[in-house]
Amino acid sequence: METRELRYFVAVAEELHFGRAAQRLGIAQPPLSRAIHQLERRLGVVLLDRTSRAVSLTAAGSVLLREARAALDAVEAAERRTRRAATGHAGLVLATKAGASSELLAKLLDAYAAEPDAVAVDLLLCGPAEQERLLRDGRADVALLHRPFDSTAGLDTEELRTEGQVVILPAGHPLTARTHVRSAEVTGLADLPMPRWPGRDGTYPDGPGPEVRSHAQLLQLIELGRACLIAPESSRARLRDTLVAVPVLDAPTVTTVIAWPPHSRSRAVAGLVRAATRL
Amino acid sequence: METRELRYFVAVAEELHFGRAAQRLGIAQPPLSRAIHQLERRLGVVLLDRTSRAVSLTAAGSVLLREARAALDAVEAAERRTRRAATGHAGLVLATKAGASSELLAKLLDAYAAEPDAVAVDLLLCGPAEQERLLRDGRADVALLHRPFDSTAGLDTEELRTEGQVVILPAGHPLTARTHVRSAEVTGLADLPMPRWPGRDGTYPDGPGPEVRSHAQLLQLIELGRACLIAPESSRARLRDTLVAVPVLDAPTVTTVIAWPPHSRSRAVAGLVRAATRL
DNA sequence: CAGGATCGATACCCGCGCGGTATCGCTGCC
DNA sequence: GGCAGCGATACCGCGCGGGTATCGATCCTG
Repeated sequence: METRELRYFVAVAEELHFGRAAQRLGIAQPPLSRAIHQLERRLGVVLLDRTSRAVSLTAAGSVLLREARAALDAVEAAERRTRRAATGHAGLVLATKAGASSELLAKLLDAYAAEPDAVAVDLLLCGPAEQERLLRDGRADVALLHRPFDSTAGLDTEELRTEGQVVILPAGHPLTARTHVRSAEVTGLADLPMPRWPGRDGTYPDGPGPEVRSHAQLLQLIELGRACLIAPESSRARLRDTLVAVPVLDAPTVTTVIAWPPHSRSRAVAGLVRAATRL
Repeated sequence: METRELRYFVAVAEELHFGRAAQRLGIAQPPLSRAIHQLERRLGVVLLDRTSRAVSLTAAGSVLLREARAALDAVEAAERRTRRAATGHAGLVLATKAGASSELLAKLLDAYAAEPDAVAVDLLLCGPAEQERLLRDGRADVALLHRPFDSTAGLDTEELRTEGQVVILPAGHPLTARTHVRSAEVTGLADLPMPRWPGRDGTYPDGPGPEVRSHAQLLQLIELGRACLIAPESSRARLRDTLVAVPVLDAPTVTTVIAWPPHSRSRAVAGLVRAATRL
């Protein structure tokens, strides 16, 4: 199978529409139809059920969609990492969620910078659940993840810290008088619904909470008394006095891990991980 | 980058010889030269240093070799898993080292077979250090590995059992009178050298021990007093009375893990892992 | 030191396959 | 029933991948 065929299939499988997929790929529709047919013929497998009105994935097609995405990521990663290796750009790219673990991150960067063979570390701030993809497609060399929110499947990891969670409320809210709360007391608040983040496709799930795109936006919403947030307790450090954090007893413990793609033989990654584990 | 280009590059990078690589690929040498040049031009990266007498990898070339292998494995896995998904062959393929963990394996298969939604499990016996590749390129769905010998990088795992190691000696050998030994006493034996296994390329490392290809062959060599073996203590169960096992106190502990490729959403794999963890 | 052997690069040609346009055939809808 | 939407099919042209022949550089050999 050629990557061209995989790219074509992924486009059709995602659009479920040959015309739109062809447009997205920048080719005409007939060659796309033919390419998919050829792919099916070569595999000996029907990937799509098509009537003249609708296209849908078969079970085998769903499998190929998932696998093809992974394979294309791997090819992309090969390209990117080769280019980076060539330009002699020895620097590391560290992916981290925007506005998370800043003091841990600072300590890590300081500790690593003190190592004898340290190289430059570029930071790549990204949205939630995006880091795994950055590592897999080669845009990042190493990332800070937070279990159980981020999946670490297929990555090598080292645990850095575990902590409880707090709920962040606007100052003056009745619950701020409490020394601790339970998660059910918070998620059910009608006056302070949990905000909704966009999914990978950019759309928002249904629900009562406000739609947010950034951390700053979210904090402002909390100050305005329109939302609340459950977050790791280390986020207290960055709170202004208009916001109050109250421990949530039964919220899942958050583990911050440093993660990197398997088989990454890079000395630089190894050094950064070593610095991290010594924190 | 197309997989064709990656295959071509891997062939050249492995052979370090355009002629042989072309032969291996079943094409003539000139198109291969051209393809590699094109790849370098498109990447904007020099991958190979070539004089008219010798070919060698640049730093970027080594990176691409490693990454390209991973990417090609992923493409191959996509193809295989899609084919398997299509034939409705719901069975699982379990990879395990030939002649290892047989009683654990038997218990696992029994426990899984008792599950309500169990599917057929095919066994794929393979040589040491081969399982990871089988999982990554889609020939196997799940494997039994032994840490620290097998690398679990890039795989999801669940620990099943930890055990010490024993040295397997021919009956009558002086050391068989001991209740335990230290590893230095065994690895230094001039009369019973450790056997040598072939590497991934089929060649044997240098050393004093006999060359072996199979477990049966090895056991016979031990019976004949020509070799000894350090193995997990569970291998005692299969020994004939011509062989004696003596615990090795300072040998590393062996952990048997069940491993599967990340993102494997298969219900069957999940069921097998669940059965394994309940053992 | 000359001649040959080896090996990658280059030149040139051919044919397949990818992509394009035009059109068909089916289906659901007003 | 006519129309609109959409995938499949037919057909064409050209670019590119692959082939052979040959060059040019380098090392070995007598």
